[in-house]
Amino acid sequence: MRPTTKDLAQAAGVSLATVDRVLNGRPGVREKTVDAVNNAIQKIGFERNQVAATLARKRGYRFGFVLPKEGDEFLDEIMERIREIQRAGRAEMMSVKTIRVDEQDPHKAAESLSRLKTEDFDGIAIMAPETPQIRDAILRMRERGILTIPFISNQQNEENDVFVGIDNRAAGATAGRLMGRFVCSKQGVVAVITDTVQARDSLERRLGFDDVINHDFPNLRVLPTLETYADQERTHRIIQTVMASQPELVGIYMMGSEARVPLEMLSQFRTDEDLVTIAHEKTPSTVDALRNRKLDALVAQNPGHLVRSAVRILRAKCENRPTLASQEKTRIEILIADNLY
Amino acid sequence: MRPTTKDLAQAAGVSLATVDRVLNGRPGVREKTVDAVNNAIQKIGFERNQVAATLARKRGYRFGFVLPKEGDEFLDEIMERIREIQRAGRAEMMSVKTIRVDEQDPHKAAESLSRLKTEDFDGIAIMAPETPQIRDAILRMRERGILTIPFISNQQNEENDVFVGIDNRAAGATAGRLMGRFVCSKQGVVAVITDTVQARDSLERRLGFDDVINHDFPNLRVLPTLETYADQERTHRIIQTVMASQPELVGIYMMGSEARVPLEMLSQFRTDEDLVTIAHEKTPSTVDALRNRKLDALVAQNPGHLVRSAVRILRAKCENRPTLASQEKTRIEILIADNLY
DNA sequence: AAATTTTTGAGGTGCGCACATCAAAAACTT
DNA sequence: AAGTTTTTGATGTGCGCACCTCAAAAATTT
Repeated sequence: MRPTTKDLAQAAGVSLATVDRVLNGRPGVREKTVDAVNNAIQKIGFERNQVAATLARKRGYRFGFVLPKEGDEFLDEIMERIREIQRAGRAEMMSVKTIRVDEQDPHKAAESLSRLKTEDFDGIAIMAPETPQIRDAILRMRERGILTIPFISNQQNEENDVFVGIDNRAAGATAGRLMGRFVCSKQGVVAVITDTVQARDSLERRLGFDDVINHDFPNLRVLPTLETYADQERTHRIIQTVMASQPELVGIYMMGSEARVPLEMLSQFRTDEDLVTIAHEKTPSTVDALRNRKLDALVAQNPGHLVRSAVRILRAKCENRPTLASQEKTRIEILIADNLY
Repeated sequence: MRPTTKDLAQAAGVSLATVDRVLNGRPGVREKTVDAVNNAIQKIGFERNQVAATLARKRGYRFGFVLPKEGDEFLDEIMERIREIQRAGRAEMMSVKTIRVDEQDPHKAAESLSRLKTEDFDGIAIMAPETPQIRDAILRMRERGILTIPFISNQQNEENDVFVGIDNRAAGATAGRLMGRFVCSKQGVVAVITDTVQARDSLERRLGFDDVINHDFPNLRVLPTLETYADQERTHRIIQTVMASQPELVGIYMMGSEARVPLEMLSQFRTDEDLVTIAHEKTPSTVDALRNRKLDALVAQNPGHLVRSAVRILRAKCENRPTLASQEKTRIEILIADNLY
């Protein structure tokens, strides 16, 4: 039989009340006593029964996802996965809420964050761009005692032991190698398109992409990154210009998570079957393009995994448990027409 | 507040005892009453609190994994993931055991299966080759009331609503397309090596591979599948022969899950940097080969995901819950040097 | 209508822990 | 040594459900 708190109390030579105080970090226990209990935990191999603990807590766990108010198809996927986990979470006494913040306006976003109350959430996963205001707001949330973890877009320079999302530099490198190999040894130039290079994600992807191309594919030259600013007109113009002005164009790397508009443009222009196209994230648009051979490969992170991983990590932190590192490392997926599942 | 069984009893106009009988499928309830309870469930949106239910069950859940006695590196990975979940499962009142069966001897294997008792397991995931004896043994297990699901190697012709593992035909197709694109438009032949073509997995992968090559890469010709019978000597001979006799060799597809030995051979022979090599499964050997550029790509299924998915499915079935389809579909991963994580 | 079977109700117990209260004991302070 | 503070113990309650027993009611058979 597994040892219970009762067994632990006996082994430590203390009462159940003291065991409870130690296990749940309540004050008013001498250090000596804390040690005695911890030693007993080691000795008898006690492990808290999380099922019973959760039930006894009554209110279960309440987690939040902070997401941008405006988003692309990838964000839609994320939200769909959150909805899934909301349904599934009910039976396990877990509630998940989303908090939408205006990421265009860092002040407003920071204000939204500052309104989140400790008593309403046991943990929050935050997807927000890296601005001083937001970083500050997150810091203040922590000071108020709210458990937070970065989600998808990392916040630099924090000593984050955890991060839910991919290594964007590696993702860029992956895209770079696929580009190089798919183009084969042909001479030519590669265009890179993204929403904006302001975001750190874009920067890192570009770095990884360039690393690989420069190092392993000297036959290719990468053009400066083209920014669409998520503007349809502008995207149109950019693609038109680059296709007209670069007769040697052999590849296009759509670096942002919003590939829908560039793909639409591309499907109008693309007559040259040899143009290699690579984009990010699995969305209805990109899947469609992959099936129709408008796109050669996709470098993606799995939205469902991201969401579930965030929840598992938050929960583990609440319960003061370690997480399975192997499970929580988000994989960089490569998708082609045949493994779209 | 979430409705409890008490609320449900009231809404259905029956007692708690009857609610219990219906929820847990106990006998001795009129159909009319069952319907009344089910209607009330819909009406008030009742959902069983799994946390409380698990606690009340006392003995938690006991699951088993049936695995071959002898295996390759991929099996080692699987077992490591099972060990992980064993540790993590304790706190959640879940125990996981492995049962090793001699898959070389179908009779012995079938006998091992027949020894598994209903009272020891709430569910079992079975990884075993498709032989009449084993299929029969599984059928008899089901008759005895043991919940079973196929694991990694599918058993054909069963009306399996679930299957934990990848679509091997799609995996072969994925390997095929990578081969075609990596070779570029060069003319040449491709060798295919595997342990044995007896296994259905191998057959299906070959079909998928051929599909893609024949359809999209007419410049390539695929040689008949070479069988190593997991024999080191034989593998050596085979690779030597094919490399000597096929001057036009441009690619090698290692189709089985045991790529270690072929890779060792290859690293001795491979001077031709243009030979494209593709293998299956992420193991220490294949990761190493990928890093050292002995291997160009890997088509893999994630062992951790497989194990956890099996457990989640078994648990959901025990608790009479649906599973998240999006989560349980095993992805066909493509790994190259840059996304090895 | 009586006897039998089937179905339902009432009630209790305990899973392992969180959370709370109050008193007693031990450790300090003056 | 008496008073004050800190630490510990004893004890209770309830989370929502599974599982059990026994009796009562209803449906079915004779």
